[in-house]
Amino acid sequence: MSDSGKEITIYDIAEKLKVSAATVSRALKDHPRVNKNTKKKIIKAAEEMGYRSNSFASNLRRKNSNIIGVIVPRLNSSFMSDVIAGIEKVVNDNNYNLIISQSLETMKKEISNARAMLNNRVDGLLVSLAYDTTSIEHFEPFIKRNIPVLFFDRIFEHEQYPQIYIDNFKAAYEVTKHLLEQGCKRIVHITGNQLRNVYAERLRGYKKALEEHQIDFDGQLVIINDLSAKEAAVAAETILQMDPLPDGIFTVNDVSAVSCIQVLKKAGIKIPEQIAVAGFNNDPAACVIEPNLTTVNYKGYEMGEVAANMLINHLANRQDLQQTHSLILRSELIVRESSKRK
Amino acid sequence: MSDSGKEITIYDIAEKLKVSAATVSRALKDHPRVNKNTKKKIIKAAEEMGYRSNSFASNLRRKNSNIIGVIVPRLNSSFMSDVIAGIEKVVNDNNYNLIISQSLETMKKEISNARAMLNNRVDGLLVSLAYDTTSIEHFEPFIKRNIPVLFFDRIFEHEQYPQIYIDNFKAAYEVTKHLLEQGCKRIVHITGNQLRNVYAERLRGYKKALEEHQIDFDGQLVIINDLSAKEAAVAAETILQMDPLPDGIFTVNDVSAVSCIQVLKKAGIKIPEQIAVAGFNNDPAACVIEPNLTTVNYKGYEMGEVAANMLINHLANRQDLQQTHSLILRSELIVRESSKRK
DNA sequence: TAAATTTATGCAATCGATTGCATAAATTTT
DNA sequence: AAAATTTATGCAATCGATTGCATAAATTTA
Repeated sequence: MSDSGKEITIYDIAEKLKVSAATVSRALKDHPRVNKNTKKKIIKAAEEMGYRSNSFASNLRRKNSNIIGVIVPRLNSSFMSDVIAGIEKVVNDNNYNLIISQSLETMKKEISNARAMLNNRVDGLLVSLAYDTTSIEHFEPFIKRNIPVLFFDRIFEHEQYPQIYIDNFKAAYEVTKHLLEQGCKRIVHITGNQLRNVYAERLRGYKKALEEHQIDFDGQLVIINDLSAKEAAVAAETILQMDPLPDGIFTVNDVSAVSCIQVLKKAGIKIPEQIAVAGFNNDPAACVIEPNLTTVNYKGYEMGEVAANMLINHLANRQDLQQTHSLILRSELIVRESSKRK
Repeated sequence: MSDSGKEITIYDIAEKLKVSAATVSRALKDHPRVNKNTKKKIIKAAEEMGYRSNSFASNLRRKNSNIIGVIVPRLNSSFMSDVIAGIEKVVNDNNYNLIISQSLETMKKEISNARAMLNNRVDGLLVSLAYDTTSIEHFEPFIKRNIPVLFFDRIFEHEQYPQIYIDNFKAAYEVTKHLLEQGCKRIVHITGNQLRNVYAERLRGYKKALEEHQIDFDGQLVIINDLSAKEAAVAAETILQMDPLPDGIFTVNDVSAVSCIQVLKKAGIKIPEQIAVAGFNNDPAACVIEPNLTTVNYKGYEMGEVAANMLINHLANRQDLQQTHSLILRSELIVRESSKRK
């Protein structure tokens, strides 16, 4: 009680109860080949003595860790924190533990995070790629060791890696189509690094919709930045200088859309009458900005749950990951005031 | 390469290089008592053979894990995801790993999370308490084992546990004082479980400001709920029924304030003319809602960094946690349109 | 009651890295 | 050249839980 140095082990319990450590070990994990009374006594003693199993010893011996690793670009975005919350829920319910690290959008850090995950012998890895990741070599050691790596949202098309995402092409197509149907002719598209599937696909969808409406694609109308509020404000200033002014804006995240709307409104532009705006993600702010933001709903929490479930089912041999190589989640266009022109 | 079953160990390297495992172990951690050339050879071989250190074996032997545990109520709030991001940054920079779990606001889950953290032999624990946690017995095993537990934000006043928070009393006092100075006489206070210091202290601050302005405290004006947007909307409806209508609202989080404003605006109430509103946290939405929300800025990212730094410095014996038992971070009132009546 | 079966327990090796102590080899000092 | 010192390496125990195999004890079957 007063002492802090001594950790209770199964040997201590064994000694006290005059049984072997093997029996203690079995009793504590409810092995059938242990007498009920013995079991009861052991569990009681363990409780009383304040025994806590040492996962290192256990993991070392069993050669698995019950740890799921997660590498994401950033933890503090509305979407990503929802994803993480969903993952944590599932992981915890299944008696796994969660190790989390963020790449801060750089490949360099992503690589070092991956190394750490390997050292920690994660049983499986969930990854959403950094902004500038150009290759996924750093995940090969996992494959080599048969440790499943699952990409979500920001994926990398590759046979070996199962993936979960939404149909970004279709979602962006629908957003753009909607804007066109509202009468927009010149739609600015604000997007991110085209290395990332999510942004490349959305640009494809944007183009496709234009094409179908016989509108020529104009590269001048595509703005690529880091998708921060700050850069979006800069983009909005650029937009204000355009002549003629565009009549629609489609940004690939809500943070940018909100930031744009604020700048445009301040400049006296009427949304949606002069410029209709649509975002992506359905962040909480989408329902706060005035006019409320048209966006794509795309629930992070669910994506997290699904990703974690897939991984854990696979680890428990309940499901083969190769069978379901790609899982595409539902997303939906939510039309709000920022784009409704009637 | 084709095989996945064999993990390289220091013994494999030792055998290949005809040295002992001890030498390999020392070489890999750059122990001075190893010949430079030997060291170089070993490191090279390790690299080539794809050696990855097994942290379980290492942790088991060294009796520390280099893991920091975090238990928070929820991961997906703007504030908490900022905190976690700050923690992750510091933890990662110091070559520690991060295990995260969420109590989902229940003491029951918090207890089970704490047990898991103990099994995982975290070197230190960062905790923000659940909504309904009434005792902190479940953290005693850590203290007994000399594992530092540090509370942040939602703390529990106790000698053994260092804590980091903001001066909630003062912040709330200032918010309330500001509202009073804008001419408010009847200020509704929407808050959470009074078990939690953050909410109890803010209520104290609210009362103090009233007292100083010779306004009697009216229990009818204090609404306690779970601080969700939904409950805030319900609260707003209640407020609309009040007769006379209050002329100010001070909520302990921005989510509630924003939700209230939306309901009140829809009911035709003019903000801030009829009812001035102030929140707490400075969520992104605070600058999006119209009118912009007066609130308390209180940066999560910084709190996360500071908490993690304190813990790690203590673990590295660079700092004694008992010395700095309480650390109070700066917060500031940000006055915006939602409360400015001139 | 002996034989066969079932149930309960223990032995001892194993997982992979670390480290105190001993010793061998190389270098310096006398 | 012998003695003393420094440098480099190895031996072997250790961390704590797990588990295949063996064996003892209890129970059932013949």
